[in-house]
Amino acid sequence: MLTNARLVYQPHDQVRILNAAISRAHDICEAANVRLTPTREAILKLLWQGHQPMGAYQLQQQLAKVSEKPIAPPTIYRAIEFLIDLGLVHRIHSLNAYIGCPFPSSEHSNIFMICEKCNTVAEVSDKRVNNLLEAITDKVGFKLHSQTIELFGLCPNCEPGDSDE
Amino acid sequence: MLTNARLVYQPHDQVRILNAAISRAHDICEAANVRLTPTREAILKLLWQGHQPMGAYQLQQQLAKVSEKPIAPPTIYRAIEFLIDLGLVHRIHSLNAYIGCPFPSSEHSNIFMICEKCNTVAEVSDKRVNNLLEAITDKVGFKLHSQTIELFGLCPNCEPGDSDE
DNA sequence: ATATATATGTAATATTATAACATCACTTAC
DNA sequence: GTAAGTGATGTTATAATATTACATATATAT
Repeated sequence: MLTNARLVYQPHDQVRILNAAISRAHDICEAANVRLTPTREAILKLLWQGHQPMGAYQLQQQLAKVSEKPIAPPTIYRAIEFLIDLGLVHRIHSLNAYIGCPFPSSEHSNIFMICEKCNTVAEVSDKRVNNLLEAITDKVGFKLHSQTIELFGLCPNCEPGDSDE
Repeated sequence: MLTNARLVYQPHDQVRILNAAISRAHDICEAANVRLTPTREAILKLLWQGHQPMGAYQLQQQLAKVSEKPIAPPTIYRAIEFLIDLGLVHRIHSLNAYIGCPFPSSEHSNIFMICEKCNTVAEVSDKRVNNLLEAITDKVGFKLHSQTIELFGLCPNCEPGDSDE
């Protein structure tokens, strides 16, 4: 089971982690022979910060604060598509929003845990889920290609009961 | 494991099934003390026919063919919301579309199998998936409330290999 | 230095969804 | 049977999300 739950739910050195992630993103792009341009990198950073999903127009607003020139929707959407194709970003369909992938380059199918209170999104990948879904779809003759699993609930920090872990 | 896969993937008496379903919908509404108005019923029928998800504006177009007066988006969306609240209809987030629920009134969390070729959507409910997701989320301290599972692939009729079952 | 491919700019518009307020239609109580 | 109250729909406008088409700019390789 692969997850970024600790990272999301516990305090950590944001800057160091982010820099490491960006550095890895550059490596991935280099390996794929594609360019991580300033706009793309800026968007990726935003989608990695705070572990909160952001919509395209929200990204646009944030970018406006940094960049001198306003960036139009097509550029945003193109950058998002680029990052998704590389596995650096995921789309959260139920929110029409996007979030940075904590473990890019690793082949995995994701389960997103979306906190209904603080909006953080943590990701977990578990082979057992895939195996089970394979078994279920096999049984009815459905050939599984890809999947979207989005879970709603309360993260440890927002769950009133106990805040252990 | 509860599924409508056979119903979706194999030929069947559309009219009879649909009438039975509508009849059950009326019962459900009566039990809940709410009204299944003509517009709501028309939309429900459309979302049960063909086992294909339809968008709100697609529904609007289809309704225009039947009804004399055109029905505006708010009415469509209100009817959809009504039907979803009753469990008669589900939203497919990844398609921004809606589909009739084959087993309303039964408490279940759904897995949707979306055919990438013919667009049919079959539904399956399996307790093992829920149990597994509960276990996984428990482990990281996430309190699971609800879920969205959307699978993409090829239905038995579109899968080139074998068309058994 | 030029040709090519890649990325972004720009304007317009498509698609999906909702807000605000008016009207209509059913239900219930008197 | 009518008025009051609730629930449903009509109407207009608009918000929010996403894409198309075409022009321009920037980087890369020859």
